[in-house]
Amino acid sequence: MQSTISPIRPPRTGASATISDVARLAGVSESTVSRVLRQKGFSSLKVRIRVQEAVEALGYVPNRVAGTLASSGSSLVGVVIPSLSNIVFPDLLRGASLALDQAGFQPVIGVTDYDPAREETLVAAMLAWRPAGMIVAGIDHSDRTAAMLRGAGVRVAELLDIDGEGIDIVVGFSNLAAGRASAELFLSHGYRRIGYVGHYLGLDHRAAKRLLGFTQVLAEAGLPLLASEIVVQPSSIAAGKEALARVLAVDPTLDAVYFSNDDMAVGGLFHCMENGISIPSRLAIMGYNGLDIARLSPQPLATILTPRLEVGRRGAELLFAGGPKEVVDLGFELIEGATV
Amino acid sequence: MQSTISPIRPPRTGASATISDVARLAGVSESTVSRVLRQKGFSSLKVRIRVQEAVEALGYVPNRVAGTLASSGSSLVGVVIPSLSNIVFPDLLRGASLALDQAGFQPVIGVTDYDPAREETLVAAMLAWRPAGMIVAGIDHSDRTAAMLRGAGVRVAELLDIDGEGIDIVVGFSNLAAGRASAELFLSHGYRRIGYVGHYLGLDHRAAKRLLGFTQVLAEAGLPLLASEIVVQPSSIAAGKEALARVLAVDPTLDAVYFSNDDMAVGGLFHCMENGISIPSRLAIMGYNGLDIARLSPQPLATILTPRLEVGRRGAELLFAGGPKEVVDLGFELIEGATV
DNA sequence: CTGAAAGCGCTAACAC
DNA sequence: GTGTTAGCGCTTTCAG
Repeated sequence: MQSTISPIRPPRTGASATISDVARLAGVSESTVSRVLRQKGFSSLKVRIRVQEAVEALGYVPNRVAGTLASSGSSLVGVVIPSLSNIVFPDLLRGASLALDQAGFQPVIGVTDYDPAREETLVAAMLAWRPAGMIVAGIDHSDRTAAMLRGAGVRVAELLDIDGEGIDIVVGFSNLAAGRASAELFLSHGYRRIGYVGHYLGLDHRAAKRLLGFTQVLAEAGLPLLASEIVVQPSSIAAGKEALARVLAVDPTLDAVYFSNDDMAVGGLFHCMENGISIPSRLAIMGYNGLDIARLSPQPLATILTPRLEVGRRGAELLFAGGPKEVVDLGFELIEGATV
Repeated sequence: MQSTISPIRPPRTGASATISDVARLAGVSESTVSRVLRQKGFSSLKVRIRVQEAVEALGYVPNRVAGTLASSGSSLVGVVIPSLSNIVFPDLLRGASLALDQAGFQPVIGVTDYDPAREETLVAAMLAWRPAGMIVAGIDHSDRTAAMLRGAGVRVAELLDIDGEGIDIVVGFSNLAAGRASAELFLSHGYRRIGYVGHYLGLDHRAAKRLLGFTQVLAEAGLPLLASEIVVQPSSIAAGKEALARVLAVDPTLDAVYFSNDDMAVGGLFHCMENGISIPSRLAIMGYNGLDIARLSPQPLATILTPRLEVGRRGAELLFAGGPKEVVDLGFELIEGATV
């Protein structure tokens, strides 16, 4: 049987239905459909039902691109982070994601790999979507990135670091203080021959600030950093393992080693276990991040627990709270564990 | 000094410069600016330079919302994953992200928390942006989600699971086979009194498929699963620790335990270390995922390494390769470790 | 090689 | 309450 010719133009195949298709089917105007759908203004029950039916029938999904352009109010939020391999950033993203989608926003994410040039590119690309806000990790950016962020005309949240000058909203904790606290822990336990094992810091400003705080305290106590080993790779268990071996080869008399983070420190822990180096009697070690693996291991690692999820959440919340430029210090928690 | 009145209308403050501001400043038409910026068609060097200067001067950033609407070609790709806490998904996202931004696309991400209803909502929300493609984890979706995905008019990549019928592009490996391989490993080592420790599987279809494959092999060998402990929380080291304790309390005669993933298994490993249960002589354990922590520990965990990064990358690549609907099995690697 | 004009799909005044 | 009319900022024919 041949299909009858419908008096109503069917939506073009391939493309999705538009508001005008819905309006035609429901026998009302586009603006009425728009109102019903956004429950703005009032519409009669009858019309509302007819519109809903048409929407269902056509499988209509409003086009947010058009909506955004018309209303100049996007629901996109740009999120720029340096990495996804380090659980810190997925945690941050998760916190942000929770707050964002509670408020009806969607994160567009970009990963810089700690490369300032990529950060610039990504920020520019996100800004092109005229997002409702921007979330970035850290407060150290290239001049151009900072300028773009400043001139974007939207709120910006910089997360995870409060040591320095922020653009707008800053939520995090002091990495400098974390480094200092770590050194103080070592010193209070009587360690004096101290070394450092880290990943490449040139671009990881937060790890660099921790090391700075750490060495400051040592210096104040008249102690040098006796040896340090920096791997060029990103932080990882494997890297920590190898690097600890190397630093101990350079100076076998070390009695404590500070690691750039828990991944590296867990690697160090494994190295010691495999080589019969007893912790902490022969060597004390300390990490940073407060990862589960570090805290729940049979010999819990000394570390610093950071409120990453909360930082992400608060950052995202403040973006739309309408408050003033501010710095929120969420602090961190020193965990002694059993390795110092 | 008072500023002179410029013959050129400055861009409205607050709002960012538009293409028409650039056109006016450069003394050309909007379409010329558009061409120059997208290097489409040809334009004289002179004009190109003038446009570039105007762009710089105004700090003009093209509005992609408008661009997308006009050209009906978005550079957004929707990515829907169940979680960010389990490193598997950040890895997947990283792989996808690599491929996407090499091709000039940007991921908009949504996290479902393993909730099918949230998945529906998120898919609908992403589709509203008329993305260039969709990436979702798994091939098990609610009917409505599947229908939306099918009707979206864009390529869809379903990742991490190939056991079942996909919508379009499917990239992953067989979780069923992974479960079978695990059981076979236990059996080949002579273990017969086997238990299971997992997180809540109702919504984690991939973990459920692994368990199914695992028990199939046991059944084929005429063996029952002697005891199993399911925690209601998401998988974690802490959960694995507690759950192993419970399952051993229920049946102290178990000689091998299969875990739903490495997080749980590492918890189990810790429980054994803390309670003097020697592995594998007293108890064999096996996880899944091939996490660094599991593979690099002094006693490497038996596990299955999955090519998560590669799955993400291939999935994203195939989205725009223009090929036919297909299923790509990237396989997995069984790692015996030292716990069986 | 460049400009003019017509939208993309939707929202937002403003009338009716 | 509901329809009409202009755009939002850009791309894209189509002329010139």
